[in-house]
Amino acid sequence: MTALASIEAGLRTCCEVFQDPVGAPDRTPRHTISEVSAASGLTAHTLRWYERIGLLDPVDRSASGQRRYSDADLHRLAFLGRLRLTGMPVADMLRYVELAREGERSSAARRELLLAHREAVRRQLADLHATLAVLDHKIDVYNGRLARCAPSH
Amino acid sequence: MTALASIEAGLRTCCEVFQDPVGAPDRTPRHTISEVSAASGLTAHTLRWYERIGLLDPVDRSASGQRRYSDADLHRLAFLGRLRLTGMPVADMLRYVELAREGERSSAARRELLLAHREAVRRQLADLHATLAVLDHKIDVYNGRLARCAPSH
DNA sequence: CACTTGCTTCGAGTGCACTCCAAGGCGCTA
DNA sequence: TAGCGCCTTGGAGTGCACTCGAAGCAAGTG
Repeated sequence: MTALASIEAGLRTCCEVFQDPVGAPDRTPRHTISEVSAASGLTAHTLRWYERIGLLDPVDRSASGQRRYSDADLHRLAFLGRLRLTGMPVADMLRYVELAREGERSSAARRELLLAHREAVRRQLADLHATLAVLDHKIDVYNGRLARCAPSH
Repeated sequence: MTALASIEAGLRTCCEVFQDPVGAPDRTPRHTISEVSAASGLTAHTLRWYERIGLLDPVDRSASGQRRYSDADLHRLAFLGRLRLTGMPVADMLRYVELAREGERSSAARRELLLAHREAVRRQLADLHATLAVLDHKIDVYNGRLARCAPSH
């Protein structure tokens, strides 16, 4: 099914699903690797690499062996992308995914992992806010609106 | 001058200066590399490397050739540390420092660099906030307080 | 004096996360 | 049927930011 056919059938495009991954994702394989690449910002190389190392479950293939990603794949990818973007190492993402494959009995461990990452995210927020204040101040100085109170940089 | 002597003389310790780099920094060389390492969280190796690549001006030496960092060095290091912590590449930090060495006539370029980084910081803040919301939601689900509305991860 | 601790240098090594390459196949359009 | 773009694979390469090792010197302590 082409992207155009998807639209005509009332299905959401790859980009839409990736950017707003809500609702029960279906597992129909319909997105090509280049569509997913464009939607996610990851290169096709990286998408294949994610699959190779186990971050993504083996993706469905077309009759000719090409990858076709489902909405469920996009949902996972969107979540993983968030984790990655906020500094979670790939090794930790992998651990999370492997726990998820174990099903319900690993939910406590998964929760721990997310709690730890939430703390990391909060620390980063604090660092960024503090730096933003410093930058604002320095930029004000460069704008000449404030006397500089510390020389040298 | 030892750290103890500095305290007795009413001078701020290396750690204090690094964590709260305000006021006009003096250029008296008095902090050892291990003090600076402890205060900054950077290893001695990394401090020497920063100097080698030009991020820090050549640091003063004791009679026996050991590095003695001034408060001014700590101020710069604290600022560079903020840039680094918020994702500025070392190459950009270097560019900023080299501009600063050119003096007043490069202030417009320095301002541009800081403006660009401020935008990058703001983007990161947006990403982190969005991710925090997702994490909060998922953690609520794991806590059993909410029905999960999307399966699989 | 011996010992420990910490410092010096240069250059090589590490870990992470991609990123790319070479060689070849599929299928659509002209 | 030729061309084109996109796809496949395993493995090798890249860039960044450290990080460490080896060999040796100097200051401080029991």
